[in-house]
Amino acid sequence: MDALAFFKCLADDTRLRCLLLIQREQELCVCELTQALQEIQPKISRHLAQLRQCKLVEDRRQGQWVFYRVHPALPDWARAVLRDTLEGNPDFLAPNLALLQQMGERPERAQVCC
Amino acid sequence: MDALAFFKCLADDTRLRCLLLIQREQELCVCELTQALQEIQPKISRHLAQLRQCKLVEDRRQGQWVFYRVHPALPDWARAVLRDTLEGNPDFLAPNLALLQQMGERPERAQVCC
DNA sequence: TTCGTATATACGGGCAAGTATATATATGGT
DNA sequence: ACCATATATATACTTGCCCGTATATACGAA
Repeated sequence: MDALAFFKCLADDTRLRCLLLIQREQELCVCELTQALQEIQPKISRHLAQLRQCKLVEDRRQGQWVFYRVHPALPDWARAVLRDTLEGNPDFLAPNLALLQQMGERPERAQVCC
Repeated sequence: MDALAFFKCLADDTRLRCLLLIQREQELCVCELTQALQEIQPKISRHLAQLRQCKLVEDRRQGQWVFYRVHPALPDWARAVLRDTLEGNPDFLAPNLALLQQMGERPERAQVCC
């Protein structure tokens, strides 16, 4: 995980919002992100694929849904950057969180840990 | 200073190195950065102009040189990001710092504060 | 004022990266 | 087996960004 690749991933509005939302909510599926960002599904999927390839997030399939979470092997400094950004920009995700709350019938999560 | 614009500035190798070098060394002029990165001067100037327009750095002319430093109004969260990145990637600037040390006759700095 | 050094910007080309549309794959329900 | 939903990928287009070259500006010294 080199610094440059990391920041390139953060340098796009869609990816930055997805990643910060995922960090804040622990785990989100594609349809939730699609709703929260009001973007078409292929666009969200494509950006998530990039975050996955760069090892910023990992995915887990559960039934018909694929849930994304921050990659467990993400280095501490990168986690710190995400935390700093989230805390320093409290309004950034506000519209997306509002849309997420409005969303009816969000997919049930199975317990991740045993 | 919004988060997206900030990360776009960090998403280029030249800009990332310049900014982190400036933060580490307090203040650097264009010719020092040109040497440290082994890049042509217009390239360095162009990227510094972008960092300046985004208020990530400020410049100060002293004689024939222009010194750049981290912008005093840079928000705390952004400073924290730079610090995290620098501390979490101790080898990233190594080649550039070595080239900077090799550089003979670096410009004299006047005392900044009174 | 003329020259040399340091820095900034303008211009045009090339490539990387983002977008929407269409389609493929996977899963669950009937 | 068939259909609906969720997600991923392929394709073609466009745009934004980075680059090198050339040129302009600023300052100091002679």
